[in-house]
Amino acid sequence: MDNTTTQAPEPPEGLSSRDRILWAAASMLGEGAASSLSVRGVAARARVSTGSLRHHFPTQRDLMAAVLPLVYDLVLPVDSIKDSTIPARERLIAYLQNQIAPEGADLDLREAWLLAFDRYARTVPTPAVREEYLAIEREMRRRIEFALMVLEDEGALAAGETDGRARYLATVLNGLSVARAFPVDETFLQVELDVLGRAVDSLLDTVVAT
Amino acid sequence: MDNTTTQAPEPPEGLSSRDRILWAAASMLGEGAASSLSVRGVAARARVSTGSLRHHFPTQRDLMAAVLPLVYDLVLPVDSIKDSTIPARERLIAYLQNQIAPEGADLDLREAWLLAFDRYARTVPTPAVREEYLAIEREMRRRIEFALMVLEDEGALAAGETDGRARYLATVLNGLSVARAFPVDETFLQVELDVLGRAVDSLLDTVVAT
DNA sequence: ACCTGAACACCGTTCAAGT
DNA sequence: ACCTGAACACCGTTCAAGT
Repeated sequence: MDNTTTQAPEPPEGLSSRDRILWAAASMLGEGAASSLSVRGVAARARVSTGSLRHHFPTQRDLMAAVLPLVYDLVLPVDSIKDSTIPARERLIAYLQNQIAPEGADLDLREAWLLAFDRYARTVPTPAVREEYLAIEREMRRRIEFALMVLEDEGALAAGETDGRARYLATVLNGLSVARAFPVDETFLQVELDVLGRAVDSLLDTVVAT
Repeated sequence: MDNTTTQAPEPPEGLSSRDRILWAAASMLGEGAASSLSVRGVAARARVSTGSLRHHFPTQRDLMAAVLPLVYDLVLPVDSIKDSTIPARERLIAYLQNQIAPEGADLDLREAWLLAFDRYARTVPTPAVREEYLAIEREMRRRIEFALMVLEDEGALAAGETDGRARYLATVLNGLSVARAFPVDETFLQVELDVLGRAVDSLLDTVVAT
């Protein structure tokens, strides 16, 4: 392929090398599927050498780990479930996505799942450890139930079956979360939003059906 | 890396080039972790040239698409979805449940997830290993899509969006499957069926809404 | 510390040339 | 039709060398 003369956007002035790299990577991710994040591609757009890129981000995974939160924060509002200026559907989607990958904590989901496996699944857990895990699971459901009840109080969601609904959403979140610990293709951001949308719609549709 | 003298197994006698290639690819997949499917690696084990490999399988994706069904069908039959004596809803639920935990194979989901993590998520995957994982994911979606299309042909399911629906169901299955690797409470079987039921209903309801 | 760019060991794909 | 193997255009990572 001949990429020599494809006019690449220039990085904003006054940015550090590191920030130019992040800017370049983020802008390339934003352009979607076609352009994946290659070392040379990002380095060229950032106007730095591959060596400089590697100095700041020792592996491509490190680069992705630094860029993804930036991209997500652009796309997903921080808003709590109570911000009723946002339509219930979008609000619940954003809230659930935030449950998958909390913004503040810079935790790597891969890392998190590995730790969880080592602690709760690698060996037969003692009753105490088992309880600990079930408690964490309950807490996750509790957070989902909280969101559902806020929407119920608003009248955006038909009442009832909170427990079943929360368990259902928790399963979907679990599926999305564990998928992120594994390799993803270029479309995973859209896919994730589509899946969350379907899950949320399957609850909200009940309102219409009433 | 020095692979020159690692004694590779020889292909069975009397196989065509194409079948030697499939045999080589399947045996390398079976060996798991260390050896991923590279053009040169498969060609060498099959005792053919890269050009011959490309003649039979124009892309690596084509090769994976040909090999994976062979490997999976050893363990996981796909026919149960066609048994139209069972109502579509229950049939799809059973089919999906069987995708989570195949009956014949006595595979432990905890074990399976641990292996998957070690292979695809514990360390930074090479691009080849990454491709391998994505191909396995595609094969799982292909099996779900197959079931959806059977039901569409029957008229039990409104046509359309097969890809999105399959990705959605795959996420739910992923969530249920990974949950089984962790401690479960006493109600998990009912919860699992309820979750599957909700997922399936969210698709079948579309028929009613038409 | 930050940066450069060549070099290394891989990829998947293409293709002229053989049988 | 089937097959060969070189060549092409990539990849991510390493590293001696500069500032």
